Amino acid sequence: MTAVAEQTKGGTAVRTAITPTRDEDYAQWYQAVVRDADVAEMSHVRGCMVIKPTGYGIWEQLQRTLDREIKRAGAVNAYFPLFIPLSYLEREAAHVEGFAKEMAVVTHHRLEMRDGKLVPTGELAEPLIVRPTSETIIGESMADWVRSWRDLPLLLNQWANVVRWELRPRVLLRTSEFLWQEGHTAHATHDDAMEYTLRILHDVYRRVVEEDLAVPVIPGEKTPGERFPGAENTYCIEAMMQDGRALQAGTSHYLGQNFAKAFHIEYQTAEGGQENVYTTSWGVSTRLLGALVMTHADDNGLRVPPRVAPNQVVVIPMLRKEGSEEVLAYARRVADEVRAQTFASGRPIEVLVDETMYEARDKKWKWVKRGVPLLLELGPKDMANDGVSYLPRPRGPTDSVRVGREEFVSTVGAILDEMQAHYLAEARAYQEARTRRDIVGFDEFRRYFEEGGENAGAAGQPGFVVAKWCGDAACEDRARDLGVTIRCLPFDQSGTEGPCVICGGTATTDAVFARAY
RNA sequence: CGGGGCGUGGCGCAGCCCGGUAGCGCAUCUGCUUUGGGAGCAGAGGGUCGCCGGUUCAAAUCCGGCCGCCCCGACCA
Repeated sequence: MTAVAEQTKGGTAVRTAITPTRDEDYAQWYQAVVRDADVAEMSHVRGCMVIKPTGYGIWEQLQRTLDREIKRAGAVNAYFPLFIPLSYLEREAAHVEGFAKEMAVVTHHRLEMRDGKLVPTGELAEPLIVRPTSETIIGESMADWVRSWRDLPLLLNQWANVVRWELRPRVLLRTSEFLWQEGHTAHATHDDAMEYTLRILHDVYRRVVEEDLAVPVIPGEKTPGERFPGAENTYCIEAMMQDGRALQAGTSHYLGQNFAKAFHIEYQTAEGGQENVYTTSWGVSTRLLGALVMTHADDNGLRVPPRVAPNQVVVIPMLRKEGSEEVLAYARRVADEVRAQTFASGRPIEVLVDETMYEARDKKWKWVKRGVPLLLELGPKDMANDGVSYLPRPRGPTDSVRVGREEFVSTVGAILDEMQAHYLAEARAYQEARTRRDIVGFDEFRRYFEEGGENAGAAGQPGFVVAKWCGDAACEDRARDLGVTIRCLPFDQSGTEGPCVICGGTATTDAVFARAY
């Protein structure tokens, strides 16, 4: 239980800020953290969420880093319509098959008052769908934009909302509307498109998710059964949540010429011939906020890695009736000194002084729950000693540290960097501890997932199983009957041969099996 | 869409079987005392009990219909 924080101090149980705890009820705990940390909440609109300031602030940090890395990979931002003509969707057969069942459809363009009620009128000649993803409408534009081999590669990215009519919403993980970025590129050759597909996965998604969110992932390829509708190959990064279940944290698809043919995206080669382009698409969404909660939050609430925290430091002045002016002045001064420092190789440290009129103890717990990396409590004692008291979020909520002011200011950047590394290492160790690589037969496989293995957590939940798979879809289905799916065929392959963990047949491919969100 | 459960102040719940016109904890507000680790006391505000209809002198409570939500499945970033 590496990632489970100590709940006792000096042998006596202490109250946790979040109820129920992870061990008591993981699903309820998740919802409570999301709510109490001010990350998000389900709205009154079915299946849709409100992303609250703390959650949105983290999303903005992610956006900033992702946007920078995407641009470094050569893509540029653009924006395409929310509405997509139904006929566009129909053009790629597999794509329709995959998305048709979860579509929001616009059929009218006007409302009229009848018997005191507004009713839709003005039926559209052709219904519009609200984009679930934009391959089709961007493909339509690409067909216009691409003429010559000199136009390639065409590397586009869009920040947008998308709608998928989910039957079973779960805040941040699966909602009817969510925010994401979707990249869409067109290339002259298979090799170039494939290389770019993998470049995004490794250099952008894997890096940002691990280095900024501090969520360790397993990159790999999806099985044919788990592919994106219309893709030739789907690649992904898979993360492990604290209940041992997997969460797909990002995907990158090699679409071959499927969309190019459906949308007539053609170009003239240097030799004068006409060729279809090869396209890719890739995306990460606000689901990453859910991954952050499920990876790093503890029984006292959210824990935010410094690089994605809206504020790395929050200062709480210990205000009383007398002497408050001096304390406040001291707090502001220390805040300014910290702001002049940097972390993460040159990023300025963002500091918020919480001067609201709530009592200090209430403010402290509010920020603990929101997961602020460093909580600075400054009162008369600190002022008298020219020192500070700080609470690093990974520590227990009562284990604050006292040091001199100058020392703190000169080391705060290093403390944040160390915390960032700590979060990743901790989550990686947890993932490793709950990954079994020694399960051989189906009986053992089934027992592990049905009863939980020896490495299962307190709730008896299993984690990942890395084992051989023969490649047969029937074996995949047999695992699925246990609620287990192949999350990916990791790029990191052992290269050995052995029996398929499901059927016992000869197999050379390593697969990651898990229950998933 | 199948199988279970539930809708009562912001949140969590009791009351419903045995109809009589709404209560508890947390949160909120005010005052006083507190204050370095989610304080104590006193007082206050806030709900047409999911919606519609029926029975009745009287419905949160009984009856009928509808809507919504949650959990477990199938589908999924």
